[in-house]
Amino acid sequence: MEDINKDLNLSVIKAFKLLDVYLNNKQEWGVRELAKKTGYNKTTTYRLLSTLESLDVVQKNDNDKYILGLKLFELGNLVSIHKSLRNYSRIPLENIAKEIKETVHLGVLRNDQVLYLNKAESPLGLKVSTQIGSYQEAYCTALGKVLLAFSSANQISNYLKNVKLKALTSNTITNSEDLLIELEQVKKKEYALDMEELELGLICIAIPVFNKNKEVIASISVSGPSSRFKSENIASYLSIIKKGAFEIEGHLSDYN
Amino acid sequence: MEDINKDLNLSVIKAFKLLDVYLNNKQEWGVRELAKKTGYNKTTTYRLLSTLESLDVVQKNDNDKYILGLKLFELGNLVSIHKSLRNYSRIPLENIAKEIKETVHLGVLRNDQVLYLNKAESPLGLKVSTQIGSYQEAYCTALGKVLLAFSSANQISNYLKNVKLKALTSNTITNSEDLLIELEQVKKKEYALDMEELELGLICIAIPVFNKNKEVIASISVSGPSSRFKSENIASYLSIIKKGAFEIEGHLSDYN
DNA sequence: AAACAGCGTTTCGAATAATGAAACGTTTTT
DNA sequence: AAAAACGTTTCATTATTCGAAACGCTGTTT
Repeated sequence: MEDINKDLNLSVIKAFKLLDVYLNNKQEWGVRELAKKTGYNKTTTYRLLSTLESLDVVQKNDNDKYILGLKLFELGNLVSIHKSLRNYSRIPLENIAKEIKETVHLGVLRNDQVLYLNKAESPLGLKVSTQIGSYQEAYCTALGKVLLAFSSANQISNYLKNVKLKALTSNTITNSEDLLIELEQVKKKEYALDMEELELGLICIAIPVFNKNKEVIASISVSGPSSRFKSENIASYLSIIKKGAFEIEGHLSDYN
Repeated sequence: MEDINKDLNLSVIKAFKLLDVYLNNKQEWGVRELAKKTGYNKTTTYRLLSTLESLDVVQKNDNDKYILGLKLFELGNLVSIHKSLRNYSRIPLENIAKEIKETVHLGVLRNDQVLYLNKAESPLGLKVSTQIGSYQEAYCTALGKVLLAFSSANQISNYLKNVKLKALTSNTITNSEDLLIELEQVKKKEYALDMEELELGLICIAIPVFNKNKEVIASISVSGPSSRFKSENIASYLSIIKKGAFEIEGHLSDYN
């Protein structure tokens, strides 16, 4: 299709393209439906699904639709990259969430986007809720701005070259120069704010998590409704998050 | 190879058999190493790995060995079966762990084994630690005995027919009749004990989690070293675990 | 009641993609 | 300096994937 150099296993690629469809927030699919979505032949789709079903990668639900299966859950839990980061962050994130009463996230940069590795949700009814393993644009999130700010100058300029700074709200930074200045500020102050740049009414604060070599390996954020975020709280929020980050950093240096 | 009736995508099957190798607690593999382990040709293995790498399903680490990739993490987090069970159990499990100071697990029965869906670890240094998404034999664990006990008579007799009751310690139940009697006891008392039947020095207590139709959909256990488990604590442990189970049951009935 | 439209599934010859022995270029071990 | 082990590439042979058409079923429309 689009691969030029190597000869890869086309069926395997097709199988995973099928699974990729599930990333777009629909949980159950019929054969013909998936065939139409992927452009594959109905028979091919059926055979791929049957194969995946025999492997427990997908399974049929009560409506005879195909849903993702437990094999993926099993394998997903084995993914070792960032596994320690996820493990060691759980308790600190929850302590932060409990203290601040807002949703807390831990994320890393991946493919120029923020990948959410872990979270602890606010105990309150009105709260931010995200899907672990999902992605978000970096330029309009506090997490993303921290992770970008501490990237190499090369990576940053590449990012700025490739990214489309779409305005998601009236506050979104849509200008490369402005974003670069913002990133320099973030790096100097060691924290980032997202003042309703991703979504109206949504405010975030994020700080970096360092490894023992003083490289930024992740970022922690606190997100909540603008109605609850007062500017006089920011300093105390920051010190609480930093305490959590410090705990995580301690655990990580034990190992690596 | 071993499939008779349907014609499935052999390459896809091979790809996942490769990934299955990672379930046996080794995180990084070379091409020839994986080829030997699976019995596939070196070239085939290489091409499958290249394909999977192009899809982010595996990736090379610093030693040029192949490790599981973030695509699996991403897809694994989308698996919807038991997703709500995992979400709603997190806080209750942690409350139990905090109160009892022992590791708490939530598991379901799958392929005649216990699948660990979630956990909250003991705050103490000496503690039980398990891999989420991994499996354990049912007949010698408290979780497993609860889940078996509340299965249908048919399922139980099938289980007893197929399982090999290997003695893992001197306390392991290795006799089908004994196990059946034990399961009846468990069902009557609505809790199960594992008195060092899986591992010497390891004791567990487990209770069922019911859905609104009074079917058992999961089980919660508390596990710790025998040195800390006194018989006079069991009653209080049970009431604490039951409180947690009740919370989970409440959340589940909100949805279903 | 009969015809229709939708679904997942099966069939089978034609077309294609996966296969593996051998060779290659590096790196590591002897 | 030689040998062994690694990942990788090549290419003719072979096995497998492919898809149009047909099937059986269910639910809806005429």
